[in-house]
Amino acid sequence: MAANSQFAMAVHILTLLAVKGETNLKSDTIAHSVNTNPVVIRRILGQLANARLVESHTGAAGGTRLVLPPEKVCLVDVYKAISCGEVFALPAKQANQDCPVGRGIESVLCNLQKAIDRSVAEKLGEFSLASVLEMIEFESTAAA
Amino acid sequence: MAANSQFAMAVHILTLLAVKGETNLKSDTIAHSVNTNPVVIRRILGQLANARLVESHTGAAGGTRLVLPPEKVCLVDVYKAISCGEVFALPAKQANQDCPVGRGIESVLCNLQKAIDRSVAEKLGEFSLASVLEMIEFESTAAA
DNA sequence: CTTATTGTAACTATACTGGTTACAGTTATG
DNA sequence: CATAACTGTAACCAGTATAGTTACAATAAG
Repeated sequence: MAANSQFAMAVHILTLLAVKGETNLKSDTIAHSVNTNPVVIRRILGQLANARLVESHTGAAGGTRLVLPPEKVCLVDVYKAISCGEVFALPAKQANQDCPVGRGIESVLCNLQKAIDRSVAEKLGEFSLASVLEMIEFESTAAA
Repeated sequence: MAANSQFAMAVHILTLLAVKGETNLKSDTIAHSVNTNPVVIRRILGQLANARLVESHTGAAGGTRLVLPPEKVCLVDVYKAISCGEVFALPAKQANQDCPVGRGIESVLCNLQKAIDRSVAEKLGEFSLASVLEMIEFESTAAA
């Protein structure tokens, strides 16, 4: 399958918005940078708008902009705004409840899943959109 | 899609092996506890065998057992043995290299991906198969 | 009124996962 | 030795998620 890359695209999108500042960006412009279809972009923007990270406006001269300054946008917020899957999934079928291990393993795995998710959230909490901008700066100057 | 639950199944399988100790377990027996098809189990066992976590033997009275005692089997090892995907995927298409953001974002996302993967590995490093067994014990007694 | 843009539905192509059948190779055991 | 019992693996199917695409209604600027 095409693995879920919405979080990565969301970060890309938000970075563009951060660079452009006050200007409204069109989904078409963003799509050009991400190298995909405008509708794909708008779908992601919809999720980001639900999370109040961006604001979109329809009509001519419409488009999307950040709600908050880049320093105040944390990558955890982005992660939570986007419907990413869990790090690992629990089996679709319930384990055999007649087996002691089958009976007990599910809650253990579920707790483990939550613990890992907290770990990921914690790590993402270390990064803001502003820090992403800095890292891109660094890459550019390092390459130059 | 059916999300990848191989890691969860692997932990379940290894827990069963840990409980049974020296005995060889048949894929059929394991499948009964996990509530799936023996071939699905054998596919996962194959990956665990590649990582030297388990040993399988063909033929009558064949089956699979743990190579190491449960205390020495860490969940990171299991995670690395199983082909799980990354926490989030990078876009399939390369970003537009004519755009400064598009040019710089990819390595930033790649590094972020690695940082998160390290976070997950670190958290999984806190658990051994023995600790999983203990947690199941706890669940059982708590429920009783 | 015309033009530009978002939001969203609908459809397609692709691809991964788990489930299943089938079968060759291997080993214990009578 | 013959048989029965397993593993390993290939092949195929069904279900489903993702991204890409087209189309169009709703909305707003000029």
